[in-house]
Amino acid sequence: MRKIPPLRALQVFEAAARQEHFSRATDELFITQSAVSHQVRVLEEHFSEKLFIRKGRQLQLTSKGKLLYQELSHILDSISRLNQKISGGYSQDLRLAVYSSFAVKWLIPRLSDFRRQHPDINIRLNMITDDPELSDSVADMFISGQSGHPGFWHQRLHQERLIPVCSPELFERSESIEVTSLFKQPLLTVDEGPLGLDWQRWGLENKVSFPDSQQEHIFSHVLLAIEAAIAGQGVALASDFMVMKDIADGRLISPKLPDIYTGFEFNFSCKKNRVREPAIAAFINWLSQQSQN
Amino acid sequence: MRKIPPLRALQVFEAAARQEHFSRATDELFITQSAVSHQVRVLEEHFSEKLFIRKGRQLQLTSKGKLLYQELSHILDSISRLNQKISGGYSQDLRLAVYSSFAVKWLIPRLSDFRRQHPDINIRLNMITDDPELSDSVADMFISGQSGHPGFWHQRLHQERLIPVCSPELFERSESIEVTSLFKQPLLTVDEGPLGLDWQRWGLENKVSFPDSQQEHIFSHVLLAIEAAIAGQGVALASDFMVMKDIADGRLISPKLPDIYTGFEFNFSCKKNRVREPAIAAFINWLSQQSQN
DNA sequence: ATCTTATATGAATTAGATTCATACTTAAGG
DNA sequence: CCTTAAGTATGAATCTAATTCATATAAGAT
Repeated sequence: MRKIPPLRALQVFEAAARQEHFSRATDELFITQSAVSHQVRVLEEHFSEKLFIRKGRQLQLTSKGKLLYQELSHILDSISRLNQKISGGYSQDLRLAVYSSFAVKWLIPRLSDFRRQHPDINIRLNMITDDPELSDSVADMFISGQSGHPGFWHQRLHQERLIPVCSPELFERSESIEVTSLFKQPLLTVDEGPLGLDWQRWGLENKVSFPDSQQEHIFSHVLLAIEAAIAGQGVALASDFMVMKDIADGRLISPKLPDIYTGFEFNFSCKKNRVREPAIAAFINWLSQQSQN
Repeated sequence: MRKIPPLRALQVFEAAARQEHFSRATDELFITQSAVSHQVRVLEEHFSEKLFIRKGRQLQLTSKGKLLYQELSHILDSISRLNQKISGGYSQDLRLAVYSSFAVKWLIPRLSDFRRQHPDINIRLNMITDDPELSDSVADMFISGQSGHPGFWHQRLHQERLIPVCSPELFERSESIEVTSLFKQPLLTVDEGPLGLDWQRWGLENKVSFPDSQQEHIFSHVLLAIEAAIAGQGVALASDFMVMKDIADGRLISPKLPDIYTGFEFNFSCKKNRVREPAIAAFINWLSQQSQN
C-alpha cells in the first residue's frame, strides 16, 4: 500500500525550493508567504526532516530537501504534461473590461503573444469608459485606476504620466517645441468629463496660461487624440504607457516638455478569491511578464 | 508555468480506476463511496472529459481515463518511493490495547509479519481486561466486543465462538469425547466475572447439567485455561479464533461437541477521524489482509 | 542603532474534502 | 413482472485542511 505525503504541501514546497525563496514563490502560487511557510512546515513535519536551512534572510535546501526537490520537479512536470494531454480541447473564456484606448494601444498589440502562450484561453474584450469598479459582474478582470480596494486583487501595470506627443513631421517643421513655441501648435485635447480638459490641467500644473489665440481640437477619447497626433494635426497629451509603441516605432515623438501625473494607475483587477482560477492566473502571470519588458 | 489538476482528486481517481469500482476504492482510501464519486467528478470537470463510462452497475474507463490512469499510477508510485526516500527514519508509535489471550494467541505470533511490512511503525502493546470502550485515551486502537459505536471505526476480525478443546493426548486416552463422556474429564473453566463461568453457560445453552462430581479447574484468564488444555489437564472452552493456530499445529484438537456464541465480536477500533493517520491506516489494512488468510 | 527584508507563528477565516441521507439505475432472482 | 440487491449520483451539512491576517522574530544593510 502506497504512502503519499500531503500533496498540496509538495506542490508548494517545490515552488519554494525552485526559487530558494518563500516570498518569491507567492507570485507563482498566488498565496501568501505565510501559507508557503505553513505548508513547508507541514511537509517537514510529515517527513520529520528539515528541508530548508534558514540562516537569516537566506534559505538553503538541506540535502534531503535538494533530493526531494529534484525528483519532485520532474514529477510535477509530468503531472503538468499529463494535465495537458488529458484536458479536453475546450477553451475557457476570459472576459476583460478595458478602456478603448488601452485596448487599441496596449492590449490588442500584445494579445497575440498571450494567445500563443495560452491557445486554450479565449479572450473577450469589453469596453469600459467610466467607473470600472464593479465591472466585476460583466468581466473576469477589468482595469481599475486605483489599487487597494479590499477584497480585490490588483496587478499593477503602470502609474500613468501624461506626456505631450506629436508626429515627427510636426516636430521637424517647428524649429523646436518648447513651452512657448507650443502656443503656435494646435492642442489635441481630450475632454475627460468631470475631470476637465487634459491640456487645461497641464497648464495649471506647469503654471502656463495659454493665449486666447491658442488653437485647440477637442476629442472625446484619448485614442482619437493620439490618432490625430500621429496624423500630424497637433500636440496631444497622452498616457506615456499608451504611446510607448508609437514612440518606439517612430510614429510619435515626445518633445522635451513637462509631463503630469494623473494619479491614475493601470491595474488589472479581479476578486481576490478568483486569482487562482487557471485562466485568471495565466493572465496575471502574463501581465507581469509584460511589465518586465 | 505549470498547470496542475486538483491533486487529491487525482489520487482518489487512481484508486477508483485501478479497482474499476468506486466502492472498492473506499477500503483503500478510507473514505466513503460518496467522496470517491465527488472527487472523480471534480476531476472530470477539471478536464472537461468523462473519465469513466457508467453503464448500470459497471464502470469502465474511457480512453482518456485509461491514459490518465496508466501514467498516474506510475507518478503516484514514484511519489510513494520518494516519500520513502525522504522520510526520516523516525518510527511512529502505534499503541494497541488488547486482551492478554488475544495478544498471546493471535496478535503476537503475527506481529513479526506486520513489522516486516512496516518497519517504521513501533507497536506498543497494552493489556485491557475489561471495558475496552474509552480505552481510546491510552491506545490508538483497541479491541472492542461490539461494533457500531457511533464515531468509532471498527475493523471486524471475528465473531467469537467458544469451542471445547483439549490436547490430542487427552483425546486419544479417552475412547471419544462426547457430551456424556465429557463428565469424566476435568473442565478448564474461566471465571468471566459478571458473565459467570464459561462452562456453566455452555451447559445452559446445550441443556447439559453437569453432575456434582464434575471436576473443574477455574482460571482467571482464558489464556491460562488454554495453556492448561495444551498441557493435557482437561477440556477448555476457548475462542475458536484464539486457538486456531494451536489446532492447526496439533497442540490442541477440538472434539465434536457443540459450541456456543458469546455475542462477542473481535473488532479493532479507533476514533473515526483517525483512520487516515498513516500508522493506523497501515494497521487496519494489515488486519484485513490477515482476516483474508 | 535602526531600518529593511526576510521567515515564523497563532488565531480567525475561507475553501475544500467528506459524510449523511437519499435518489437513481440496472442486473439478477423469485 | 415485480422486487431486491448492488452499485453510482447528488445536495446539504459537516468537518478538515489551507490560507490569510496580524504580528513576532531574526539577521543583513545603512
